[in-house]
Amino acid sequence: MKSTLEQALQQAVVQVLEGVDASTPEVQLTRPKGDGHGDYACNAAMPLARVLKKSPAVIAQAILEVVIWPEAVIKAEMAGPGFINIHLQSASEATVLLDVLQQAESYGCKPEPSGQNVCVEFVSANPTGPMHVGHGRGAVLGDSLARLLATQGHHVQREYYINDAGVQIGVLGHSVWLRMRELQGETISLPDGCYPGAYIVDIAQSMLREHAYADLLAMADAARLAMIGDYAVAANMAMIRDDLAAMNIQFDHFFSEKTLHESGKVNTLLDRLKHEGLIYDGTLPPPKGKTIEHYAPQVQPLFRTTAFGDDVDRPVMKQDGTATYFAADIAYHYDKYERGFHRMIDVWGADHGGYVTRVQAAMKALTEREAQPDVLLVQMVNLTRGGHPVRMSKRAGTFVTLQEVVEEVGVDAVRFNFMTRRAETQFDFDLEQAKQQSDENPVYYVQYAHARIDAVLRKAKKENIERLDAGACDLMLLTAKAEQALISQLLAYPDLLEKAAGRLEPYRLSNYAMQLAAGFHAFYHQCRIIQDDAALTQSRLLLAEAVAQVLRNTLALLGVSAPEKM
RNA sequence: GCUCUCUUAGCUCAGCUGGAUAGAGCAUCUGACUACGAAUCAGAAGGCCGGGCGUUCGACUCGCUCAGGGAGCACCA
Repeated sequence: MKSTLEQALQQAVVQVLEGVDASTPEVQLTRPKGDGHGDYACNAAMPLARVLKKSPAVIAQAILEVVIWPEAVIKAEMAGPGFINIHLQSASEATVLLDVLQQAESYGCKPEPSGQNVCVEFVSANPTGPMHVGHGRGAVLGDSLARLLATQGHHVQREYYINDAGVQIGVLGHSVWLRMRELQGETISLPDGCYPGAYIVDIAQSMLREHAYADLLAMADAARLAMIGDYAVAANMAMIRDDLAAMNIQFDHFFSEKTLHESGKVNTLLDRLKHEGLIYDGTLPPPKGKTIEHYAPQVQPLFRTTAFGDDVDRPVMKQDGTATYFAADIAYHYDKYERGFHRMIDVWGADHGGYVTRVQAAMKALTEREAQPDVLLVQMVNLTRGGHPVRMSKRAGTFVTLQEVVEEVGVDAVRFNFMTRRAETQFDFDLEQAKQQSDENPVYYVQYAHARIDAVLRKAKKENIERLDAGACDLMLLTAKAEQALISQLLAYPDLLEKAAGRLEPYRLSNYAMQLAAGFHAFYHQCRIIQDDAALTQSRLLLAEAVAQVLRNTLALLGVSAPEKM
């Protein structure tokens, strides 16, 4: 219906523009928000005002005079500064109910594959300890985004980049080794920079169970450190995977940074870049405005990222000749590209904000500007309890892990709440509020709507109301304002998915879910579903079923359950 | 000091990539369960969209600028 209307208007616009030397803008219809503005609104006259040098109102009238409407249009009028409002026969839109019920969980999804391979990288928390709430927010965002992109027919791969190389892994191994010695009766003091958490002791204990202490003592320091480091990484990753699984999050691929170094991919890439003149030996200027102790100018291999939009060139090798994290990250992104993912999305914490331009610049350089990652920066989560900030100190051990939060407030509440806000806004997450099953918690509002529908359907069954086939229901009966509003919301769902996916904004789903739930609650109070008029009962049951289906679809994308009872 | 990001009702946030009278929830007041689940609904009140300038038919939305909150800023990740 929407596209037929657009075609009709498009033709009219072409006629109005006849003889004028201007490109015809594409007509787009929107759903007006206010009541009384009809089912669709068109603002085509507005942008034409400039080219035609006439007021939008005059142009809108001109369009209305020549347009040939399809039959379903009962009224079309100019309104406001130059909108064209289109009113449709009420039943013509209600056929969406049949679509919803027929397509069920795939309603709103693109049936055809897009041919696009998208790699969504998210979480990627360092394997040096448990995840915190900030990681959780990125995890939820990345997961819902991946689900959302899949609805658009894209082939989506979820990846977790494991930073299992570099100094922090050495520190991790060292921390575990110190705890092992402590467990063997030595008195140790944990140096600054070592990981103090209790989980390190757990890893040390489990390592001691599996390996003879004397054997470890006999090993060369470097070999022992590497071995313990590997063990600790594996242990932490197992813990992280469990936490993610508890939040209904699965990955297709865990990509190890270490393998990039070992396979020589990093060095190969650096050689190539040297050949292409993108890497040169240079000296970085001291950072402005920030005083650094022991600053000494160093000659290092630098990537010419300034040629691709960065502020300064970036080092790819350290003084000791080993690759920087940046070098590995370029190699990782290029590896994605070579694996066929020409579209990449990275979900990062806000503390990596300064890193975005250089990775994008590097990828532009490597792919002749074809591919560069879209980076979503997730802002911090401020954890509070009853309005008071929860002190987060790794050193004091008052660190709150993601697992603790999930256990306390539940997966559904955590996931839904995290998705109610845009990624780039800071998030105050209150544990008490999230836990409360109250008005303040939107997740229950939505779930309640679903459970309520189910209760009505159960009652219909219990009263032995024989259901007609969907096609046999008289959709013309759904004329109440609340019914029309619901139909309109269901109709908007496919557009919502497309827009949310296109803009990488899965939080829109939670917004939609709340609105749809509100629409249903209003309908429920305004219109009695099971009642004397048998035909009306049939139609309303159909409507309720369709709403429940779309609520389920939306919640599924959010990774939240849709309970039948609460 | 520089870069990025945010600022909308008392509080927490939406505002559909420039459109009609800026919307929800909470909190505050009024009402609605002897028929489907009151974890709900209906209504009232609440606003210089941080300030200023600009772009144009039209700005919460785009640009510049100032203020305030946050994150980051060599050889770590």
